[in-house]
Amino acid sequence: MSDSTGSESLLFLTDEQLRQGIEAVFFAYRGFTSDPDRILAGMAYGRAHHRAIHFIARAPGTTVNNLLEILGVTKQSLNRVLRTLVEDGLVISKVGKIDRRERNLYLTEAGIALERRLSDAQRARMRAAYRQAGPEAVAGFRTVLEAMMDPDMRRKYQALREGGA
Amino acid sequence: MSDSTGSESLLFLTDEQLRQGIEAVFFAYRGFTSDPDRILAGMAYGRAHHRAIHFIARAPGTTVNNLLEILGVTKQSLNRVLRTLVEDGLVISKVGKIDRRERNLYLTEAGIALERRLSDAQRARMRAAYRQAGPEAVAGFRTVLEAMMDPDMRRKYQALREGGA
DNA sequence: CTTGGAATGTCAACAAAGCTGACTTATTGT
DNA sequence: ACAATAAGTCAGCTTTGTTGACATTCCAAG
Repeated sequence: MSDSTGSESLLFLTDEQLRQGIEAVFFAYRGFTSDPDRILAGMAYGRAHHRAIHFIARAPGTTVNNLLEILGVTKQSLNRVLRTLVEDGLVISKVGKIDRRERNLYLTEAGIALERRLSDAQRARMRAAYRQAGPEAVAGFRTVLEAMMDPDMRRKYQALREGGA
Repeated sequence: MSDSTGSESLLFLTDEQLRQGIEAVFFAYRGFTSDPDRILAGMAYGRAHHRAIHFIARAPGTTVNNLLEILGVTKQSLNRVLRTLVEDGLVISKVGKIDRRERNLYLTEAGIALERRLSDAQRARMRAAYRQAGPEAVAGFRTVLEAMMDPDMRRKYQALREGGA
């Protein structure tokens, strides 16, 4: 499809370029998750726990339902993760003040400590990549990533930006 | 850490900026995999099958070992996926001519057809994102992604670029 | 030409993390 | 009073990853 070296320089929309982009995402995502995965291996936790911890840290007091939407998993799946985190004293869930059906989630001191370990590792990689690539590349990076998201996800992503700024 | 609004504009290396980048990768990856996932749901296949099919299509005749390194899973895990694909007539594995211990993997007509369906869906999303973001953003996107990879992965990624160009 | 090591394949058992469906409990709002 | 919502739970299943053990095939070096 396309690719006739038209008057405008649309060479970056070539199937080959798109394939390379797809593969770049794949390989980069491997690196992206590898540091936290390494830390969590050995502890009884995995990537699912990391995600929960990350977003609770990001939006303290978030509800279970909200977390569910952000993570895009079933409540049964999230509940299993959340239960172990609460049992292990990394997360506390408080009954909502306005609506007592809701549970507001917070990290404990121990939870914050683990979050920092994981986050430090992941940010170190991102920082190195950002520094190496430079601010303009980073801006482009962010632009394309946002354009790749589903509209729903983009909304949630932007909501986090506003809340956690 | 950091973040003192130093003489150089290093604001893009702020922890907050890095966090946003991390979340952008997370949400974008969700979109990235959602289209193929939707296609494969219902067929007896999943993301693992997609990955195998993608890289066999990308480098026809690749060996099992090579695929193993690219995908970063155990041979047992890959073998299970590969076996079903061979049984279902999407992949053929030929005994190597130079080294007859090796198996060279190829897609059949049916395999190529499925690959195209999956690839079309994924590329459509990437194309839309690329077009929306523009060529300069795309260049930055690629630069940062490459910088995020582990060196080993970057080598494999670049090898694919050369081979499949 | 034998033998060690490499590449591949396979069996079994298990774990992480997702899913569906059915159901309870507590609370809220109509 | 009652329907709807938020959360939690039980049971069972699937996909995809993991170890460990072992067989087969084959290349290459002694």
